[in-house]
Amino acid sequence: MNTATIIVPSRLDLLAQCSLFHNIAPTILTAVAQTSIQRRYARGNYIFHQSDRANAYYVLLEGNVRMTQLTPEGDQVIVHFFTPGQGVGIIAALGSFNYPLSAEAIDDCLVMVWNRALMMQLMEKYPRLAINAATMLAIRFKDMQDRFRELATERVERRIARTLLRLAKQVGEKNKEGILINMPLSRRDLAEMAGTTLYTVSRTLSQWEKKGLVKTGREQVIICSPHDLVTVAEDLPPSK
Amino acid sequence: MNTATIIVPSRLDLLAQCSLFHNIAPTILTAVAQTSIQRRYARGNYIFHQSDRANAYYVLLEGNVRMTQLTPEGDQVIVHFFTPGQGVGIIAALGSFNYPLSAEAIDDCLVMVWNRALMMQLMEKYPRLAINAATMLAIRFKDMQDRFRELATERVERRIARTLLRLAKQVGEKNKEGILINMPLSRRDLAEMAGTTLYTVSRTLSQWEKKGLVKTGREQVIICSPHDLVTVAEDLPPSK
DNA sequence: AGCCGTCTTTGCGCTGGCACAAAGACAGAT
DNA sequence: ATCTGTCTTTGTGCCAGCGCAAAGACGGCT
Repeated sequence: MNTATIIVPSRLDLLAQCSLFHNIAPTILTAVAQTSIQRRYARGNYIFHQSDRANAYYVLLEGNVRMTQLTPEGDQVIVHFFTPGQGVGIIAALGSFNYPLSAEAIDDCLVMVWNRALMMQLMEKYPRLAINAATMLAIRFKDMQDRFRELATERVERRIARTLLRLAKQVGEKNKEGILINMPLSRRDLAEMAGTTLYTVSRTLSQWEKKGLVKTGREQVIICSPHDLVTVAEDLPPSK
Repeated sequence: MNTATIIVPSRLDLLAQCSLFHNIAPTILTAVAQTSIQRRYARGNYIFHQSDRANAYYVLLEGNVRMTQLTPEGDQVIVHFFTPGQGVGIIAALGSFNYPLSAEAIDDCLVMVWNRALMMQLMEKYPRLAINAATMLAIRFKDMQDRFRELATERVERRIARTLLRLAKQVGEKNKEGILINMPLSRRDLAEMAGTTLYTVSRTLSQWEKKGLVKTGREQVIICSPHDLVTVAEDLPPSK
């Protein structure tokens, strides 16, 4: 597994698009990339597990990753999805604690890996890296804050709508029927993201399907009328 | 207001204790400090308001700051408290958006201020600054994640207990009666932090007071039996 | 002292959405 | 084809906690 990594030019381009490497000179980027290791994870495998010691820093090149957290009582909560170009495990690696959650590959994934201490050195040497990491964090933090407030003040239907819209933005794929959420997504997953139960999600989706807002299938949702869904998510629903 | 700042040695010590300035050489620290401006805010004043353009970076030297967010519907949520030594407004300043929330001085406060662009330059020059900022963010992020999960999965009583314990850790002051939450703290404040209503908070505190867990007053809470409160927050309550 | 505004408590009715149960649907394995 | 496990739907009961209302308590101000 710990094979040396050959960086082909196309891959460098890919790296340059990652938020972590914004505004990094190509020569530096090459140097940084060469200190990394590449790894593949097959669908369903874990990149790391909750409460593992956080000593690596990942950048996702291909595939999608789902972050889940298990509560002491055994409830699972889905905290985040990562799409290519994003940094995984930054938080724990920076704070140098154990991973507070697990990272699961929901597709076949390709990641670049840096040792924690090494990444620290790199950041000391190339401040831009540290600034970019902080910026990515800042954005995710704001996102989390919004979700928190949402959970505290909005009712379930609206939260589910927002969750769907957020997912659509992240992994939505337009086709003739509408926007397909392009990943296996069970009712339970949705429930855990929106902070409710799978029962309520199921009922809500059924209702929406009757109204033509969405089409649902096994582990699949297609948003047929994004506009109406936004209405549910934002405004007072237009009565009726 | 924009008067040049004289850094007296004792203040430098204070700065060195801030998370942002961990592991920064004293000479650099002095240089960095000299680029800042100091400002005072009287109790009740705002350091910045939600949706102001984020162009400054604050470090809190004295006093406490409360971060609140107003939802479109007008509900207020309290997101965070800052105590001396912490950086305020980092997130927005890094992400370069508008402040997503308001920062209110709940005591008389003394802060150091850097212009956003200036702080960026400093971070480029002294990577440790950027790393520290990222680390602080990472810690706060984790905290927020925990609160999110808590809100999604725990019942109200437990959330209130945790909120109190968190506050106790931040601004708790031991005295003969127990741990005093050393800041004006209304039922409504608590409710907004725990994600519930002031009614429920009031009832819950009354119950606890009957059991001798806490003593409450107008805008004041004293935790008499921290141990029992932890029990409420963590375990299944010991029946009865 | 008296007034006023805010904070707090408590009662009461109501409902959103949770919990459990049971049945159907679909996918993958053998 | 059949079995098995997971995913989904839907019905039903029920209660935690919200929302309103009304009254008391406290602090600050003039």
